[in-house]
Amino acid sequence: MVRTTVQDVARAAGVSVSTVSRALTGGSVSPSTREAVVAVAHRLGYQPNRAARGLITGRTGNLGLIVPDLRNPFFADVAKGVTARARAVDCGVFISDTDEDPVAELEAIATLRHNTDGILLCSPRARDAELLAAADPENTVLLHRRVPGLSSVAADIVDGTRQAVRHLRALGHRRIAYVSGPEDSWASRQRLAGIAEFQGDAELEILPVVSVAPTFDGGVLAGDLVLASTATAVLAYNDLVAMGLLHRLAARAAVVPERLSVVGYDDISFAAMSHPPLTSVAVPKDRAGAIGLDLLLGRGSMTAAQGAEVILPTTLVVRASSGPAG
Amino acid sequence: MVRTTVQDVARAAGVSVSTVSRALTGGSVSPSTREAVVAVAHRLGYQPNRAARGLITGRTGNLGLIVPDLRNPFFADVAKGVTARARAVDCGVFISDTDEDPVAELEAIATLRHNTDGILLCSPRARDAELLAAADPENTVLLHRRVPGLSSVAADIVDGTRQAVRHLRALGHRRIAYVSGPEDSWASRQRLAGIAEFQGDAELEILPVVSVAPTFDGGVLAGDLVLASTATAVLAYNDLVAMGLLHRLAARAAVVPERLSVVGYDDISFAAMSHPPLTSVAVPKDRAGAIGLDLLLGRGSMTAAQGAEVILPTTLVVRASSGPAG
DNA sequence: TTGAAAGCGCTAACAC
DNA sequence: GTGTTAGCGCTTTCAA
Repeated sequence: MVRTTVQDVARAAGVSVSTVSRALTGGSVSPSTREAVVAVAHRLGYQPNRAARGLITGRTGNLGLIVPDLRNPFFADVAKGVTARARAVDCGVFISDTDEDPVAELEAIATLRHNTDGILLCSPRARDAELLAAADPENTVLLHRRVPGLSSVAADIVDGTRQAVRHLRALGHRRIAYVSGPEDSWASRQRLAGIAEFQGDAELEILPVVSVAPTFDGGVLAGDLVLASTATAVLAYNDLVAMGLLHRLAARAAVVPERLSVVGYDDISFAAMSHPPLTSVAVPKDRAGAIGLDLLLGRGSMTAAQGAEVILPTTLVVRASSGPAG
Repeated sequence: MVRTTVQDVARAAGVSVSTVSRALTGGSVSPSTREAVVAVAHRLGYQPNRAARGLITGRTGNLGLIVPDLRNPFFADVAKGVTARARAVDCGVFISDTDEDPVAELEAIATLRHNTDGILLCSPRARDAELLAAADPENTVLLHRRVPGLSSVAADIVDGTRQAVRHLRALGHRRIAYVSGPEDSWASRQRLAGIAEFQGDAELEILPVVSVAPTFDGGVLAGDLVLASTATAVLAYNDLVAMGLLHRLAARAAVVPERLSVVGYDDISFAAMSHPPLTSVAVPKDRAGAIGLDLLLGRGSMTAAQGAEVILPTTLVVRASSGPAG
C-alpha cells in the first residue's frame, strides 16, 4: 500500500508542499495554482493522512460514539443519525458497543477521549459520578440521558409519557397498567416522573405492574401479570416490551385493542410492523444523533463546551393497538 | 485537554523517551526500569497517541467497517460481531453507513483504506469491477458477498435456500412462490441459484412471483400477488419481506400457515417476534463479522492477503409460520 | 541496556 | 502568493 503523500503531489505539480497543503485545505493560493494542485492530487489519488494532520492540528477529524447495544433498533437509529451527519461534514466515527456493560463503557471513554475530537455517549449505563469523572465536559455530549455538568441531547420523555396516558384516558380507560423497565435507569425514572403527574387524577388509576428487562421476553413475562390485573390498557417501558406483551396476549387469546390496549415507547421501525401495529411514543432518534454531533463539532449556534441541554419533543403515534375501553 | 506524552513520562521517570517507548511496547529494557516506567506512566494517566504511533509504525490499530444500512437488523448484527471482537483485541472500528449508495460506498473505501489497517466491506452494493478497482486485496475482507480476487466471509446461501425448499416440500407443498429481491444483487443471485436446483423436480413447481424491494413494504406488496397465485407456500427474499407478507396476509384474513406457509431468510431477531413466529434460514451474522476481523488482522490461521474464501453454514429455523400443505 | 537523533506525513509560522 | 523550515508524539535505527 504505497500511499501518495503531499511530497508526491508537490513534485508532480511543480510546487512546494506547503502550497499543496494550502491549496487542499483552503489557504490563500492563486486560483490557477489551486486548480492545478487539485487536479494533480486527484489524478494521483491523493488522500491526506488524517493521523499526520491530527498530530499537528490537534484535531483528528474523528469522533467516538458509544452505545450499549447496536442490535437494539433504538441505538441503531441513533447511530444512523450520527453517521449520516458525519458523512456530510467529512468526519470519521468510531463506534464502540459496550454490550450494556458500564465498565466497558468507562474504558471506551478513556480510550476514545484521547484519540478523537469528542465523544457522543448514548444512553450510558454508568452512574452520574462515574461519567463525570471519566468524561471531558468540553468534548462530550450525552445522548438520551442528562447528567448535570455535561452537555446533552434528550427527548422530552415526561411529556411523551403524559401524551400516552392522556390518549388512553381519552379512550375511556380508567385503569392503566404501567410495565416498568430497569428501575435505576435514567430513562425509567423519567417515565415514572411522567406517570407520577397523574397520581392526583381521581378518575384514573395507574397500576404499576412490575419491572422487567427492557426486552421482548420482558414483555412476554409482563403479559400474564397484566391480564391478571384489572387494567384495560397497558403502557410499556418500550416497544420491545410492548411487542412481547402483544405476543403473549395473542397467545392467551386476549384481543388487542378490544380486551386490552397497548402503547409502546420509542417508535422503533418494527413498531409499525407488529400485529396489530403498535401505538407508540415517537422519540427523535437519528435527529438526536445528528444534533449531538453538531454540538460536539460546534457547528450550530451552541457548542458542547457551553454545557447545552437540548430537549427534543416527543409525539404519540396512534396505531391499531390502542382503542376505546371495552 | 492536556495529554501526557512520552516526554512527560520520561522526565518523571528519569529516563529517555526511547526507554519509555521500549518499556511500554515490549522492547528490551531491564525489568526494574520497565517496572518504574510503567508505574510512572500509570500514575500520570498516560495514554499513547495512536495517531503519532501510527505515523511511524504504519499501522493505525483501527479498521473500517462499511455497511449499507445500520438500521437493517442484519447489518446491525454484523456490526455487533465486529465491534465485540475488536474490543477483545483492542482495535478501533470506524463504521461507515453508506445508505445503500454505491457511490458513497466507493468513497468510504477510498477514505478508509488510507486511514485504517484494513476494511471490512459488508454486502457492498457496488459492482465487482468497481470494488476490485477501489479496494486493496491485501487489506480488504468482504462480508456476505464474494468477488473473485478478494477475501470473503459469506454464508452458504445456496444451501440455505435448498433447506428452505426441502422443508416446504416435506410439508407437502407442491407449488412454492419465491418473492425475489433486487435482481442484480449478489445475495439475490445466490438465492436464485438455490432455487434453480429444483427446476427438474417433477413434483415441485417454483413460481417466481415478483422482484420487490427487500423491505417490509416490499413484502406487503408481494402479499396480494402471492394470494392471487396458486402457491400454498412462499419463500421470501428476507425476513423483512416475509414480515410484510405476514402483515398483508393477516389483513386479508389469509391464515398462516393454514392457508399459506411463509419462510423468511436471515433469521433476524425480530423473526422470532412476528405473528406467527417466522420460519427462517439462519445466517451467521455476528460470527461472520468476527471472523472477517480475524482474517483482516491475520489472527487466525489465514490472512486476508491469501485471498481466503470462508463459507459459513446456514441452518433453517422452523417456527410457526410454516406448516403442512392444506 | 540505554540515549541521541532521525524521521513518519502533515500544517503553520515565518520569510521572501 | 509561494517556499523553507520547524515541529506534532511517537518508534526505531544507531552508537555508546
